[in-house]
Amino acid sequence: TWLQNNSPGSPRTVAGGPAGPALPNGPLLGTNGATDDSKTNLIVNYLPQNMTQDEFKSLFGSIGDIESCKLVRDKITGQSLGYGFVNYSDPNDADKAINTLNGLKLQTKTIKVSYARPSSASIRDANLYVSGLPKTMSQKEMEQLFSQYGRIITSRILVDQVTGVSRGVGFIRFDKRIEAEEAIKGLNGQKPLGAAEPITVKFANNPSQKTGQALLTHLYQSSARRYAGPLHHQTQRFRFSPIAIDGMSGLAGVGLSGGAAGAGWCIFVYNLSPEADESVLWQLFGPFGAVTNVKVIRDFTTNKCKGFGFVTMTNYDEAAMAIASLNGYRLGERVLQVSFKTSKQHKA
DNA sequence: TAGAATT
Repeated sequence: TWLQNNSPGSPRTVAGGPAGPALPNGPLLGTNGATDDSKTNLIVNYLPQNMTQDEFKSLFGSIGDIESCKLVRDKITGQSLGYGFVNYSDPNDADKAINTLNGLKLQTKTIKVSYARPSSASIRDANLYVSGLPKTMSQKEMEQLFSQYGRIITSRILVDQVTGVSRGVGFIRFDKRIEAEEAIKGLNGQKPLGAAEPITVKFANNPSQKTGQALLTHLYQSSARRYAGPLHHQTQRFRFSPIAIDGMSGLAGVGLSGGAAGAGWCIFVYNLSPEADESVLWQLFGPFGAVTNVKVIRDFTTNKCKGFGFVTMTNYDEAAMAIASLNGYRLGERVLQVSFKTSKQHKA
């Protein structure tokens, strides 16, 4: 069921045609004799949102032996970011993958398979958002306007879904961030030849940077399916401080802590990935209220997360809301178990 | 005035 029609407004490949060859901008061999992966490592763009790592691997593994592959996902929500990397053992298989899979239509997407550029800071944050374009300007014309500032990796003009007419906004991704910076300096506020209005050129927002509000909305929707009533009814019911409840036997041995992290409710978070770090916990729990401390438990030798961590929150109701919302939450391919910390821990 | 392009 992957095969379907292309959608209008799909990005057109530039800079050397579809999946153009990588520029020889890296050494062929490292000083230690390590193999050059510029001819085996591919980047795959415009993957369907619901494609999994396994499906991704299966698709590209059908070409040849894969050294490694990775579907890139949002660190917090685990959602696919729509692109991934495949490193083949044999450069010939990488070439074959480009020739046979680039342009493949999967659901509403047309995937792009091309050589990955060597990863470096200089190629990050090189995407520009352009608005105020003349409706008559084509993608090619937009590229011509911007190409004087550097090598364009991809470009796109957004069009009305119904009429197909340009909406006057688009994106330009340069090879290098400095090229994008120069393009802003040279073109922001300028009128293209013959245009009536000046265009606006600025760095594009990063679509993967979800706000706490967006995360909350996402969590509310997922937890609302698992709980009978609206969550805010619970929220208003309890509002007592940890100090006031201290000593109450009803909740003895549960959650409440008063250590170096300060008084608060200690929450146990289980089934984190080995790559999890403190920022993940901050971003997961921060939207629910006052968080005073987070800790990822790591293996002493590997420094990888051992699969669990702790979060301390100041207010009971906010902690309870976080637990109700995040327990059972799917983070990537894992389902979190979240509860107040108890004296006898993680037996399940 | 908004796309999932660097692990």
